[in-house]
Amino acid sequence: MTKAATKIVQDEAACCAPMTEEALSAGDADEFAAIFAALGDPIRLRLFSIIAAEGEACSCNLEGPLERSQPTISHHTKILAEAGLIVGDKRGKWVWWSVSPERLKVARQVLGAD
Amino acid sequence: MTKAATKIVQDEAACCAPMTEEALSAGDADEFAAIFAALGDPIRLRLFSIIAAEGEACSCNLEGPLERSQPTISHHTKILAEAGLIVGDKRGKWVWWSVSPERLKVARQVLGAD
DNA sequence: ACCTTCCATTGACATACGTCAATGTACAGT
DNA sequence: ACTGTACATTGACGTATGTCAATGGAAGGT
Repeated sequence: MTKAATKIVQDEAACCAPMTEEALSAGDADEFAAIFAALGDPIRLRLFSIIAAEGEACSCNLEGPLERSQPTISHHTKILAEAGLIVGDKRGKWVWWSVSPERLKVARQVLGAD
Repeated sequence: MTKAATKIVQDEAACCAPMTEEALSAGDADEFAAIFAALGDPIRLRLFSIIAAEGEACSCNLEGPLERSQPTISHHTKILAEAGLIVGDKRGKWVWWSVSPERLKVARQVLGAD
C-alpha cells in the first residue's frame, strides 16, 4: 500500500462562526491561517485554480502552464494537500488531483458566508 | 468600445469569475494571492478577526490579546492594509482600523461564492 | 515649551519559503 | 528482467518573513 493520503484534517462541515461575528481563537487561527497560507502563493493559487476549473487534473498537465519544474509542482501540490484543499488519487500511472469542496467551503465560511 | 477594455481587478463588486469556473491568469493570481498571503499568518488572521468582529479597533486594543510587541502589530496592520483588507482612520490620538467589506467579498468570490 | 502617548520606521536576527538539479521510488509495458 | 514514465524526496541556494529593541515623529495634554 502506498502511504495514507487520507490523514488530512478533514474538518466538520459546520465548522465555525465567520470571523466577522466572533474573533478567532488561537487554535482556530492556526488551522485557518494554514489554509490561506497555502493559497497565498501565486503559483499555488493558479495551480489550485486549474484543478478547480478543470474539476480534475494530473501533475503532467500543470508543469507546462505554470512554468515550474516537476519537483516544484510536486512541492506545491503537497502543501495544498496538507492544507486539505486538494486530494490526490493515483489511477494507473498518474495522480489525479481534485479540490475538496468541503475544505473550500470552510475557507469561505471563515471569511463570512453570505 | 463603450465597455471598458481593461478591467481593473481591484475591489469591484463584480470583480471576477470564481476560480472554480475559470483558471486564474498570472496577473490575477498575483493580486489574489497577496490577499490570501495577508490572511496566511495566524497572528494576522486573529488581528483581522478582532477588527472584523469588533467592527472597529485601535492598535492599543490589539497588542494585549495577540501578545506581540507594538512594532510587530504595526507591521501586521500595514500588511493587511496593503492587501486592502483593512483601512485605517486616524482620529485624535488613535488609529481606528476597520475591514473593507468589498475586499473581503472579493476574497470570498475568488473562492467561489454561492 | 515640555512631556507623554500612540504609532511608524529602522536595523538586526533567526527562521521559513520557493526554487531547481540530482537522486530515489514505484509502477506499467515490453 | 529491463526500460521508461510519473512523482516524491533530498540537498542546496538565495530571498522573504516574523519578531523585537531602539529610535523617530506626530499630536494631545499640561
